[in-house]
Amino acid sequence: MNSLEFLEAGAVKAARELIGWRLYAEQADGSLVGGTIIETEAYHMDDAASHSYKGQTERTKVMFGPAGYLYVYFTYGMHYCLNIVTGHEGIGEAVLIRALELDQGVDLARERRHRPDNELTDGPAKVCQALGVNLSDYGLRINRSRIKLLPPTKKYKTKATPRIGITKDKDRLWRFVAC
DNA sequence: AGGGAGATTTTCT
DNA sequence: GAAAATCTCCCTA
Repeated sequence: MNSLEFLEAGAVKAARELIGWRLYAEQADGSLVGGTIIETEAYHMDDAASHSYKGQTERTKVMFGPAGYLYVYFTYGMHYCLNIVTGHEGIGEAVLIRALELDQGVDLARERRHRPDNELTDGPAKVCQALGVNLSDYGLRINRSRIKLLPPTKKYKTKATPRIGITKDKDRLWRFVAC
């Protein structure tokens, strides 16, 4: 816990605060791939767009646990997305990591993505592909596993907007981007 | 540069 | 059986 205590304040607050934090995935060879979080979205059990809305299931159970764990899900038949669980035990909530600014492991990210540098980590499934995150990372505890989260090195301004790719509860301004 | 369709399979109804 | 917290390709301007 310690420096990650701010995650307990809830998904919306945490989503805004997470802008500027640095997320890294340690690779099999010990190297890191990752960078600064520049786009997030909040999801909460009171919100119809959230996977936790209809109660706890096998897939979403980690969202209902304590903050600081990883919720990874598979979607659209081919993509993984990575979330950081927030709030307290019994409350289903998490923050989706939508985009990073890479500063470590760029070469490996290029090999995995086969795309121009500006398209390596500019979407939630792209982040997972670049960092090598998949269902085997489900439920990992941040900073006690291969997934690392480090504090910002400078202050970031954020802007709130509607979330992307959802059909329910579209009006909430729960997407945060660095600006 | 931007929009639309297709890919593909897990999850829950 | 339908929808899905997406991405990429291909098309038109």
